[in-house]
Amino acid sequence: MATILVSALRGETPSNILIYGKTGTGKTASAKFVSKELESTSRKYEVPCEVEYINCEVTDTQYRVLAQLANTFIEKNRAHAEERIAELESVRDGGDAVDTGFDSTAAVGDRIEALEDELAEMEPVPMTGWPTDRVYSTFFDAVDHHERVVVIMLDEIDKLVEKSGDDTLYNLSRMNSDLVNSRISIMGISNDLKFTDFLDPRVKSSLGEEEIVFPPYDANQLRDILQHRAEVAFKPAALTDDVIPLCAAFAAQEHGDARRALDLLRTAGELAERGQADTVGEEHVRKAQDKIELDRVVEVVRTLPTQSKIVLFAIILLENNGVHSINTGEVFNIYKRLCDEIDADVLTQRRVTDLISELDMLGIVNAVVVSKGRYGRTKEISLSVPIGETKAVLLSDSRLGSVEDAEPFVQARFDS
DNA sequence: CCTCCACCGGAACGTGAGGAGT
DNA sequence: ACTCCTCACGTTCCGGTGGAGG
Repeated sequence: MATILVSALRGETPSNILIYGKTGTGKTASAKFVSKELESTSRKYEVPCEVEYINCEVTDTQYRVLAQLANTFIEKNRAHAEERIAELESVRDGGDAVDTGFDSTAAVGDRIEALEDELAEMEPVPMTGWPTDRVYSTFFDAVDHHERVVVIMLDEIDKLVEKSGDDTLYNLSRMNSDLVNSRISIMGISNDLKFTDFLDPRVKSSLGEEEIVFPPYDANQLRDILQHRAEVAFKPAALTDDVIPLCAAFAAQEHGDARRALDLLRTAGELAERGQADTVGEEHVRKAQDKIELDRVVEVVRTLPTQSKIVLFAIILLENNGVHSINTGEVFNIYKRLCDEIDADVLTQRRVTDLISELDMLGIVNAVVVSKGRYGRTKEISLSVPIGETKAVLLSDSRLGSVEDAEPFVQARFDS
């Protein structure tokens, strides 16, 4: 990354960079580090060079990206102009301490006035209301205000493309040909290796001038990272020897996510503390693993759409009644009953099979298509999350809460 | 070897919500 | 305020199918 970006220090335009890697592989951290270094070095050598960070998960439309960029540059230009005015004023008032390149004090006065006019014209872009092209040209003028190299860092760029297409990227990558004073370069950070498939070929080729892939960490690397952090976070000897390797191993299974590894270690620590243990041991890590997984499931289930919740509830009821092999037909029957009970729309079986597949994808249930010969072909469904907690989460939903009364009624179905 | 169950899952289409342009 | 577009969610229709049992 640094070797690509150094050209900015020579006043050249760095190639656009695309960075790929799964979550928790250090893409953002590395990119931020490098850009900080770049900015500080550029100050040292007095080469104008700036890095702008934008997280596209938050700022996910073309308008917002442009507006945010425009505003930060307007702000910078303001500061720049104010500084310059102050500098010139001191020259005007205090004699010729600094060589400004102006031959008369009148010229200095004119320059100050010009700068003040400029300052007055710098109007920030409102959050909403302007046509996109006006925001674009405002941004354009703000960037082109004076000579500099600008690196725009777009984190989670795949989210931006997914939500609002590649127009933003197209416009940004095309800007260089019209800019007079400044140069911009784009640094895209993506979780998704295949996101360029959705891009216009022109954007794709200009954006992907340089590509960097961050491979997932392996268990050894994770162990190093954890070791490092643990020295800061824990008192010496607070961790038993197998804690860190175990955390590393668990996280390595989950695609080498460092964030996950750190989460695990932290949660293990918290659990040990809560249990008033003197040291963090292997069992705390295992508990932490379970807890994190449970939290994830609870969150997923809680935010499920109502229809999916009803379907899931139907599956839980069947499971509760010890039904040998749950298949789509039965789920659908119970589901219909539940819908009647809570006065919800009844979807078709076709749709319900899709919902079941979605639950499968989320890892909440496990669905396998099996053929039972003479007795047809169906999905065999089993729950793959703790039944008690899941049920509790479902019942806490305002629409499903009332279903508790319906339960014996559904159970009666099995008796008959 | 054939049949036929009970559902799978693709395709095309309908609908309403929300965003963008005008 | 209006139109146009896209998207998520659903529906309808229907061809497809693995394998137990005849």
